[in-house]
Amino acid sequence: MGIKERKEKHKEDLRQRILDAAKELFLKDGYDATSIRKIAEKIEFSPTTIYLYYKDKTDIMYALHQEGFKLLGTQFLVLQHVHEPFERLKAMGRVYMSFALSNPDFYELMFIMKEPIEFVKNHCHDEEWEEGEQAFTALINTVEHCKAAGYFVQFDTTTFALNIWSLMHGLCGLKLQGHLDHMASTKISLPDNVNLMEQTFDGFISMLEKLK
Amino acid sequence: MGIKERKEKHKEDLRQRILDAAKELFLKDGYDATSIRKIAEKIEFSPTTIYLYYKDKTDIMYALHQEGFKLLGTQFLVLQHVHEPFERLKAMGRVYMSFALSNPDFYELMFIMKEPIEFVKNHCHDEEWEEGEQAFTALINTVEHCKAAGYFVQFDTTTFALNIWSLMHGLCGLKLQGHLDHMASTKISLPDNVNLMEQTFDGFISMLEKLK
DNA sequence: AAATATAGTTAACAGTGTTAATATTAAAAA
DNA sequence: TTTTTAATATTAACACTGTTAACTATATTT
Repeated sequence: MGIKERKEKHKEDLRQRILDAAKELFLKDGYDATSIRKIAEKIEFSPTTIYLYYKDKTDIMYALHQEGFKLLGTQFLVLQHVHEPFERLKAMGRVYMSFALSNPDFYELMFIMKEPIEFVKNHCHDEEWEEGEQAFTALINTVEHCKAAGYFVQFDTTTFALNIWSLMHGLCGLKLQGHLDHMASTKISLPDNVNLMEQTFDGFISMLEKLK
Repeated sequence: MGIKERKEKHKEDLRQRILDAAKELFLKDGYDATSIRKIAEKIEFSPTTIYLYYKDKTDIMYALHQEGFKLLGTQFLVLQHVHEPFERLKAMGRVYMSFALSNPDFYELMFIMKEPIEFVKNHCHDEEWEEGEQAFTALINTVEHCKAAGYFVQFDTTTFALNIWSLMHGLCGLKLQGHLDHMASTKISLPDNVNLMEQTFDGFISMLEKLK
């Protein structure tokens, strides 16, 4: 059935074109400004056609959310070349921070907004979360390796990993939301032109070093 | 001019009634579902009347955001009675967590959403942020007292405080967004019925204890 | 060639924030 | 007291939003 296959391919193509248009709009104007009608206009189809390929807007956003995790995954690949576990942990933090700063909209969609994860809960009953879990598993493994190298030996691995993730996530969240810059501008005790995010991260690293 | 005063009072009254109605809707249905028209219906005025008392929707939400900080401030009051600095720091963390869990919508408005802080940037040029800064100052002071008691002596106070805030904020964010519960349900290595948030926080405390 | 399934469309519903023009009301001036 | 003026509130409208039902055109199968 060659014809059927070609049709399937065409259908999958259009599904991808919708996603690409959505991505472009999303990265340019953010979540709210990415309307179904604008996506439709970009791919030169009727707005309702999109509903033949995606259940609703959160479905599209969940697909983008997955793309975001794939992107983060590729950024994490360089970490494979950092063999010393604690060095790898530090590098992981920097990659995470850099990802959040370079892709703020993706970061929001992946870790801050409630819509995509609610879509998972409502429609993806067969639990195929993968991408996100992989990143956390990578963290768990690195913490485990750190423990083998004498770091954090007295702490539970999962708990410690969650602490690290919480701190990194909180730091990125405060930065993206503007709270960090606000503090930098109001707290006169701070020297000017200081990168509060870097400074906080460096402080965190020195805390971790003391926990060897 | 008794009449003028009465009019001013009436005007201030209506402004408050708008805010109360907005608050009720906001706490019941969240940000998006709190529409100008619904607020208007609740106070039995025309939707456009609201624009005579508030610039726009973000103005109303900023007012609620301030109320949230006042509420957090009152929750922090109990901390005055905890004299031992490290105990006070721990209690502060618990109060912060409890506030986030008990008032998730307020927490989102205060620390996660971008709208209110952008309203500050755009319209409140005279920097009257107060409520939020007070809470952070309280944290700074407690960290300073901890240092005087022999804790964290080798760390910069502001950097350390930002680390603590980042971790607490990240933990609350991951919890409210659903990521923490998701991890608890997928990571089978974890025992069932475990409170990941409490466990992570306890782990953090034991980390801090090691930094004495 | 007729019946059927697929793909895409138009029109509409029920909302949203927001603004301009208008009406109503109350205070101030004549 | 009547007229003018200022403040307050309203109606109507604009330009959007996500989403669905009903309809049409196309292509495949019987």
